Amino acid sequence: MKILDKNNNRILIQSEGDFDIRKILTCGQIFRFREVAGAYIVNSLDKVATILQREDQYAILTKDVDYFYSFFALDKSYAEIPTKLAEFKLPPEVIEYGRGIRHLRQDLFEMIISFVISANNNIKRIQMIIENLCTRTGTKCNGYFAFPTLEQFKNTSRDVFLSIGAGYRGEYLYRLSQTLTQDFIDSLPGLDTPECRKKLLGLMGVGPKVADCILLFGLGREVSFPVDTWIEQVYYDIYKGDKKTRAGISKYFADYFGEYSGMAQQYLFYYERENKKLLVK
DNA sequence: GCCCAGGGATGCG
DNA sequence: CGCATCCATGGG
Repeated sequence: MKILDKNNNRILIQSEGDFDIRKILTCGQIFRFREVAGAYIVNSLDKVATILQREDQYAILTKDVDYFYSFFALDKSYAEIPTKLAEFKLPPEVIEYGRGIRHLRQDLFEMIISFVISANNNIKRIQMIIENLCTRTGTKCNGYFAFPTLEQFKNTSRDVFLSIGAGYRGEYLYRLSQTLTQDFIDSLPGLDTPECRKKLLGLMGVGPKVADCILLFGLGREVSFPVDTWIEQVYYDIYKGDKKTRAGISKYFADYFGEYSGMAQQYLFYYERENKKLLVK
């Protein structure tokens, strides 16, 4: 990946197979995006970017160039990831299918809330619930609603949480809003991964899988390996593993993939989910 | 009507 | 610790 140009309202990049916007956005790490006439519109906190593609070049249009430069991790090369994953004997079709995926650097608070909503839910509905949350509690911007700030989140009444279509997760969100603090959130990046995970598990609505997603997507801890129903299928179908608990499966993969756990998990998740989706259609 | 979705809280042994 | 049960909601 190469940065061709960067000014006050645009970043122009050459992907060189190292940046595939469709895969980056649909691989399950982010919920606030939409496709409009071949372009992608991405929201993070109160910010927005429009991504246009022309062959191997992408234009990222935004007023917050520095924010989205970091958001898309444009300082980092993912060029060696497919090679590394091949060394870990990831199936070739999985590697080709996911080539161009990269992990976004998303806001920690937004990730905590988003993945509490994600539990035992499907991506389409998660997107709808988060959109409802933004509309009901976030600041109105030009053409969209911002993700709520922590203060707005904490000032939200219980009946609002119960009326955004979140089901029983509405109560989790309310109880979480009563206890979550900025100091707590600020304390997380400085902790090592096991300590950090332990603290996350103390939050209402955060169990092992959600904690691992927050570690991965909100804190950049690439050693974590979230296990959901899709990854469980991967473990039994592709890896022919013997029966294990989800914690056991996570440890099995994390011990094997090490620092490449996050990327391996993302490729496997994306492959499994997309291909099941195709089968159903 | 049943099953599933990026599972977690709670209670019980 | 592991395990069972319950939990809203919408789509296939």
